[in-house]
Amino acid sequence: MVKDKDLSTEQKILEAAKEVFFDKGMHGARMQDIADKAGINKAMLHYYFRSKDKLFETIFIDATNHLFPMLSSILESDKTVFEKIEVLCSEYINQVAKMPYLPVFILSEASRQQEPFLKKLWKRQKPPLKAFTGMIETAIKQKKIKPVHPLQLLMNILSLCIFPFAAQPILQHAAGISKKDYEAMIEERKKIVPQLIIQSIKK
Amino acid sequence: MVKDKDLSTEQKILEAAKEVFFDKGMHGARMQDIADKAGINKAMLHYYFRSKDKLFETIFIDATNHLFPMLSSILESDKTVFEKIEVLCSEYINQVAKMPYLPVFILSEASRQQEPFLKKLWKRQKPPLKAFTGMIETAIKQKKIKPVHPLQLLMNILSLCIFPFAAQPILQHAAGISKKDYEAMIEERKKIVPQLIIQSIKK
DNA sequence: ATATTTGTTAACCATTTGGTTAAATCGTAT
DNA sequence: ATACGATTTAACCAAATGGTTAACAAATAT
Repeated sequence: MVKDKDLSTEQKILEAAKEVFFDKGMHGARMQDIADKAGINKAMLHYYFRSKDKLFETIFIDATNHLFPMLSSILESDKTVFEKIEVLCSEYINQVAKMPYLPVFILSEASRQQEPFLKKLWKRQKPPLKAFTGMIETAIKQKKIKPVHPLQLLMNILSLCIFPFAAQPILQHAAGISKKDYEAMIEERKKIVPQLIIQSIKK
Repeated sequence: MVKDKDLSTEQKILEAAKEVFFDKGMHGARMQDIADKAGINKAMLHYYFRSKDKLFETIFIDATNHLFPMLSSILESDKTVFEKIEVLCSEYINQVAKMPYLPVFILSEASRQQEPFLKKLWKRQKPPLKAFTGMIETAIKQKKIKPVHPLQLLMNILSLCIFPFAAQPILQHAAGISKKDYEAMIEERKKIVPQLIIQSIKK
């Protein structure tokens, strides 16, 4: 009665599913493709995960799980606002760089499925939005930074951190540069973005 | 032999197709849905436009057509770098605001179809990228602005202008604000973004 | 009026897709 | 060996989808 099932098949499915889902999106992904990529029979997908939806949810939750807690822990740390923002930006870019397909995926699913997807997205944990706006508002009151609209600031940070990943295929193609070079540019942005943001709120 | 065909049916198809394509994406869109929304028989879609691909291309080209020429004309105008950037940002936001579904759509299709889509995308006209980087490099040589990586600067501009539209469903939901309020924020960004960008390159 | 082109429809088709099933195979405890 | 549960497979199914066809209606030309 040991539950120590051999993970290899289940694991193969999960990895194949991750690739296909993030590449083709929830709708574009084909169960057959996942099965092929995992080197197993299509029926196995339904044996281990009841349906396409369930499989998708498993994949997605796993990929997203780390992000919010990381952001929260940074916001709750005992650093200055500037230090927090610096770490926030660079670490956010860092994490997304590990799964560069996620931004486009989330943006398009959220835009397509709206409510149902967003409900899934925040089900487990909400983004530490209050923590962020709170931090900014406090810093403004303490006159440590210029008075800015916290949401606009957040929008700036997210835009500068996330968009380059979402637009990678287009920009790389338009600028005619290699994947390596593009990744180097993103690496550089771990410094550029915090500078830009901090400069915009520094008194 | 007058080519003055009654546009009503064709027009109905185009408008329905635009809605459905931009809402569901190229793959998610169903020909039947387009036909229903247009209030005509499905076969008419193939009568007027040979295939789903052709119909899609028509829609897409029409939606994109204005953008690049507008950017080019701004870049070629005889304003200062700062003025150009200011107009560039605000006008870009302005244009995208008229079709807020476009960013997610382009990002996801480019990420999904890669080559085929990008080929279609630049077929008619290439983005005035050289004009932009040229302008920046010149300004740097003339010591009018700080030395910056032109592509990084462009990435910043595009991020700040486009991302808020792509992330609207998520951010609006997360921040718990109304569509009206969100649109007001974007309106405000026509000033915020140029300020932020110009501040980052001003000596 | 009548022929001919243009526009429109319902029914149909081949293919694809997520999902099911029943039989087979494998591991293992008895 | 053999029984038994977990795992795996091939064949199958119903629904959906892009696309076609043939017949029908409306407009236009002769």
